Amino acid sequence: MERTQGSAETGEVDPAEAFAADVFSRACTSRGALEHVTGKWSLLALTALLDAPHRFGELRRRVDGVSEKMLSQSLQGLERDGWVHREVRSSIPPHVEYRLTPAGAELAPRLLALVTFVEDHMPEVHRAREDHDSRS
Amino acid sequence: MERTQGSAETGEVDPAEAFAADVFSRACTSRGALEHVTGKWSLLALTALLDAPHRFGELRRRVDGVSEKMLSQSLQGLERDGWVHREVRSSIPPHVEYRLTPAGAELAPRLLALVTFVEDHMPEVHRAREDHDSRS
DNA sequence: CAGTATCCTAAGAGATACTG
DNA sequence: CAGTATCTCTTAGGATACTG
Repeated sequence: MERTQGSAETGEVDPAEAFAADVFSRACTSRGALEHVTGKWSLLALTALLDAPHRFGELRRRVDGVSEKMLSQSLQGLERDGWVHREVRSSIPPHVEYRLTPAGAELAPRLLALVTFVEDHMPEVHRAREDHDSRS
Repeated sequence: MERTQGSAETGEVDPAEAFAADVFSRACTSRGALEHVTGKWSLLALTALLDAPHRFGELRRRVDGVSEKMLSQSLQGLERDGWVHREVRSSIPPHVEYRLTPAGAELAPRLLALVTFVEDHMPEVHRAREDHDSRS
């Protein structure tokens, strides 16, 4: 376990494995990063930040159903991976603003596109489900 | 709980809620469909099917680290939502092929683009993490 | 080969209460 | 306001064994 990738024996990277070597490899770090980004709440938080920076409470209200714990956890993960910037204004009451980093600003539109795509295809999805369930 | 969305009291859908009514709404079915698609193993299975149809065992080997149970479960979900088609050739030994449906063929490239984007940004992600962890 | 069935552990996730 | 802490419950997920 914990092998990096490719053929460790030869020290060479088989060109044919170049594709498979990344996300498809269990040890690849990009798989973890991808999961952080595509996580249930992270994905919604990122798209929610697309139009403008938002405060914690705003995000909490906007991402309907998220608990404080999960939102906090997701935002911390996104901040750690460099997709979101957290800015604290020390004041009373405290004011914390979350905004997309340049990298996050590139990522979020892709996520939104994905969201939109799935939304647009929901009629098909529902038809497929009914069709599938009726056969079972 | 289980309220549909918008303002159930008036029976009208506030235009201002039109945006929030979708994925950001807890009850929206697109949120569930989105999660199915962006799930850890589902996402990898879909992109693995992008080049050509594959058999169960091929997918299992290709998506490194997935268990039979999880792959089976993910494929069933994708089939139910109409992204993947499952074709059984009754023979001995059995031969089952998974291929993208037309809808799946539209979806998968978007997922691949997301995967590629994250892969390409891994150096930035790693730098962000080190930077973040050193401050803590 | 292509799964299902079973068992078990770890992680996800909600609710509530509390703090700087 | 913006979280953290804690507790509990559910689901995800892995391992192994078995079947059409």
